[in-house]
Amino acid sequence: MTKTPDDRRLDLLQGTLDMLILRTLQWGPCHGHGIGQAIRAQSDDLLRVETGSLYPALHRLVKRGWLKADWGISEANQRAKYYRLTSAGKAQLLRERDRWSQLVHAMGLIMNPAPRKE
Amino acid sequence: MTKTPDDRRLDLLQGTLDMLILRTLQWGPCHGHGIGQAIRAQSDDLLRVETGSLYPALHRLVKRGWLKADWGISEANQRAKYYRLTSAGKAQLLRERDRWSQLVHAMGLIMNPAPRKE
DNA sequence: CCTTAGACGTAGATTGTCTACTGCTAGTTC
DNA sequence: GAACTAGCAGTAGACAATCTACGTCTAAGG
Repeated sequence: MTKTPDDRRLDLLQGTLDMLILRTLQWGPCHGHGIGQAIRAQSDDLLRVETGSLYPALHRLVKRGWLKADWGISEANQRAKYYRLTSAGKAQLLRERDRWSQLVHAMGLIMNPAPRKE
Repeated sequence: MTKTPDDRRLDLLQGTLDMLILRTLQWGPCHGHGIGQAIRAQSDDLLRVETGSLYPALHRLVKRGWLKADWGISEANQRAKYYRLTSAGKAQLLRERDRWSQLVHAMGLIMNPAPRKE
């Protein structure tokens, strides 16, 4: 049985999923299921995106124009909806990436303040 | 007038405020207003906590036992509720700090994947 | 007296994620 | 051919944290 240990798993912070999806699609077009797996694999199994978060997020991103979707056939010979970045999506990814690093920086200032020079 | 430019300002990610508050109180007891100012100052004005987020968060933290509050008098001679970390709060801060760095790490794996060794 | 700043607070909207389902198809195994 | 598993898409509803936009009271300074 060896039930997968959920201990290591991290919940996402609200607002980061869109960036992860956009980033994943930078590797190339992919269907929803594959995106979820890619995020999990790339993150060393730390990040798992539930389908109940993933699909609404994908629809959201399409609606905002960051992604385009087309039906196709997956490697496993199943019907699948392939998503790809639009140019607006690429721009959005840059913004989100920037915001994320700013946020990490700002957090760092508080969590690990620079030692006062004497 | 020189309206404060809000451009640089970052919205918080949901789930990080508690950590910021706990961390700020590691410097010593402080009242709500002061905590908000400290976060803003320490973060180089990047992070601003609105009072509508701050006070509910403080009450939440007290309810969960991470903080204790006592009324006192501020430096400006105003009545003020001073918060301080409980030992449970200190433990919680460690957990949140750990979770945060894990999350940053996991995000990094996706946003900046390690170059495949040849 | 009036204004500004310090201090505490609530109400309601919004947003995004989670849990927990459903449904359908292809391939494998018995 | 029946049953099962894995791949793939999706929705409904709960929930939690933040935001905007208010309101109230007090002290200090002009």
